[in-house]
Amino acid sequence: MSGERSEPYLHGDYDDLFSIFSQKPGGGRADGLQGFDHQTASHVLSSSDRLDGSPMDYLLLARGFDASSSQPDDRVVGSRSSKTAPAGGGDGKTVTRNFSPSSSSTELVGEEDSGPCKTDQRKQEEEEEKQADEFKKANNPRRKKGEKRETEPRFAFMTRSEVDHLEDGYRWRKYGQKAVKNSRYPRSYYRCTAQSCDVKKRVERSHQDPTVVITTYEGHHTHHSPVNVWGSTHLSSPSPATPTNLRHDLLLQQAFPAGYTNPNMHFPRPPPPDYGLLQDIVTSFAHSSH
DNA sequence: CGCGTTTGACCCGCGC
DNA sequence: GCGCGGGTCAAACGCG
Repeated sequence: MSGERSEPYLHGDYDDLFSIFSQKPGGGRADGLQGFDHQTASHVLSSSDRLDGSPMDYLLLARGFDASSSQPDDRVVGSRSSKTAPAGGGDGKTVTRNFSPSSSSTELVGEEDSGPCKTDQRKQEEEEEKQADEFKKANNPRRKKGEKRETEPRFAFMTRSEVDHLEDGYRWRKYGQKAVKNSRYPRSYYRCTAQSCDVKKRVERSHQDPTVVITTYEGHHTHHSPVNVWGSTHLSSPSPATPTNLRHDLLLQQAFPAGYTNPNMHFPRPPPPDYGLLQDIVTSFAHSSH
């Protein structure tokens, strides 16, 4: 990456949703909520949602987070590692959006919210112009040689959990582990064990906040989850049965329109996600575990 | 025995 | 060209 900061509403070829959800460690007893950031949770959950030690299996929250630096931030920054999508990559279109963790849930995942500090619409326009320029630059067909690495959609999650590898309904096989620079926590690499399914995920702990696990999914599953999480795929009204796992991808695919996960999405902005559905998901997590 | 993890080696892109 | 860092491979190993 070039040293420069990613800007909100940037360019790019994919989009990240950063979320936090808490989990009972090892699927065990509910003491796992310790270490859970209630304050953060309260940003998205209404006061009627019980967060104080309730046996919640998962809590999905969206929150600004800069995955490229693994640092919590006020923004959600879509970022591609320079390896998977070099700045000059012909497909380079990145999307970034502002998240405001200090606002209500809807705003929290609100992309249309131009950000807490941007009262200036003009500023924003300039920003977009600049980004359009960057996009043009990025679109310069520079990559030819490698030409590899198609741009898989990726999602990154922040998870407050004591266990690194969270149950998500799919089976994964670890194929590597690497030390992360400037972090004492290693990064683990997993692949979906289903044949013909090339979904990968990376799991690492934030060196800033070791209670936070950062999970990055890459690609789409070509099969159904071997674990029936919801009993139904209708996420906005999941089965009353307590979910024991979370199917991130399905969930996000439903909440986000095609442009979000489609690497060929249109610039400068994809359609907004279904915030209502996201909110439903969040609250359903809170209630389904009662 | 099958499946998953561990771990050192290797590959590759990037910046200098 | 070289070194660095991230990502992947694959043999060895562990476990049920």
